[in-house]
Amino acid sequence: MLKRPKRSSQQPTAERPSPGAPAGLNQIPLLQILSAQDRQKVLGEMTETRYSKGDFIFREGDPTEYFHIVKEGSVKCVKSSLDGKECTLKVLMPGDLFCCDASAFDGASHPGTAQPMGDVSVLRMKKEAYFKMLRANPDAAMEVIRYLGNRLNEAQEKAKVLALDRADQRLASLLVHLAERSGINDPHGIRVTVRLTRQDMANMVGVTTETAIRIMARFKKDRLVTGTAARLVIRDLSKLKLLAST
Amino acid sequence: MLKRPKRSSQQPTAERPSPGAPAGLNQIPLLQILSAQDRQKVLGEMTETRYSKGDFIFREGDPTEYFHIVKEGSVKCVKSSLDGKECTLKVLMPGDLFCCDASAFDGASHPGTAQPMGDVSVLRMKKEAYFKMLRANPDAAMEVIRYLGNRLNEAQEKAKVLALDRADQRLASLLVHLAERSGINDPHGIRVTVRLTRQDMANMVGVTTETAIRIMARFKKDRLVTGTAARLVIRDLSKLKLLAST
DNA sequence: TACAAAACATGACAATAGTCATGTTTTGTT
DNA sequence: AACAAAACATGACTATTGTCATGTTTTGTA
Repeated sequence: MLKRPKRSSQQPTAERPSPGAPAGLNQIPLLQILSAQDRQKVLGEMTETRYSKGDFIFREGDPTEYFHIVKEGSVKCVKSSLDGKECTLKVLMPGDLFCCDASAFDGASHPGTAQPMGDVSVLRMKKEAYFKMLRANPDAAMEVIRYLGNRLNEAQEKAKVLALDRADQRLASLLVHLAERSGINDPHGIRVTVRLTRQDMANMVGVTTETAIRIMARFKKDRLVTGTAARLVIRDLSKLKLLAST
Repeated sequence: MLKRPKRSSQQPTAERPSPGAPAGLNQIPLLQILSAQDRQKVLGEMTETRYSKGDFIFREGDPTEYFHIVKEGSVKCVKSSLDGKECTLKVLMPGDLFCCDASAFDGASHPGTAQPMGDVSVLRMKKEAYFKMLRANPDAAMEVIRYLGNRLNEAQEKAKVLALDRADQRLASLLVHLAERSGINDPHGIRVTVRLTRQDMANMVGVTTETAIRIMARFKKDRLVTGTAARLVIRDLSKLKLLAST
């Protein structure tokens, strides 16, 4: 599932290297699609910014000026209600686009907040330049359409789970997704590389932290998972899948 | 909010008229964007099909061969769980696109079912022709990107409501949306033109039919709404908005 | 108009998940 | 290593929603 591009052993420390073809950029499908010279041009219009835990990339309500791509690390998209409850809509990984969406078209503002989960690096581009690039590159536009379509399907699948499933089923769904999207092999099963506390998980599936803790404890007792945020391992993916789709 | 195009009093009975510029098509932004001759060409590649209640436009799991546009009537997008529970993800109205999404790209199948709510008319186009059209028309591609972005925002907002709100708040949200998207003025408030039973509403907000009935009864007692499916009228939109965003 | 089917309604009870309170363990600093 | 902060854990109780059962009203159609 995970393709890992071969890479020389040099470290990806480049802060913003001479805008050539630095490491890490080949994880971004949208850029791969462009011709070498268009890619060069686009990279010239993009700025790389680093964030760490506690920062905000943007907040709900901020004006939408930029188009973004995750280069390194994970970013969470969050919405909050007036009484302080939060829900995490999506965890973006390297290569994910954000604000490619329509809120960026008219003068609208961001419908949610984007927060780094740990150290991240994000590429940004003025939305005017982004639109211009899309108009000039039908392949890039098609890629964005494909990407947005996938995101839409994903969001609708998530809505279905929230609408129909019990808390334990939702958590099982989440774990299955995590295993597929950010899992690596581990002697005891599949290790989830994104670091998520029980509270994070709770916010992702629309339950309280206590409920997430209780259910995860049950999963642990039933040998479906082990460990917590720092080292979460899925031990029985098929049973989780079964529970998720019951 | 609703623009109603002037139209001569002739009835829109045309089954598939000589592919000129028949009535109704000017409600479809995507087609309006094309040049007259491109539009002509696209219309030549599209087929109009009529469906009525009980039909399926396509079912979850069917292969994705076509791109669709709603021309007349309302279409609901539904997903079901294995144990027969259903959830309605979205009600499509004239001008709405569907299957413009990525499931149509690779060989994937439809992630949900599309069912007419009453008599509808749908335009269809082979997806190859659709992709070709998008490649040739940057404006059309941008419109699809804008449209998909809006759909994504909408789906995420829906997920948030499902994750954080109580049943009465979800129903209030639904009623507010209905008033905005399909409401017309009425002596007693805003009449919702889409015909929705309590069961339909329940499926749209992820609660049981009984819960929807009880809450709607409470709303009626509190003079927030009157009537049922055939003639649902929102009497106090601001109170509903307040409840939805509490 | 008559009649069946669908929609609406309501009560009693059960299951699920939330709330609040308190305590332990883990983690990440100085 | 020491410490504070965060994360994890668990019990007792409550609120919300689901389930099942039964009955009435509305709607569509022969």
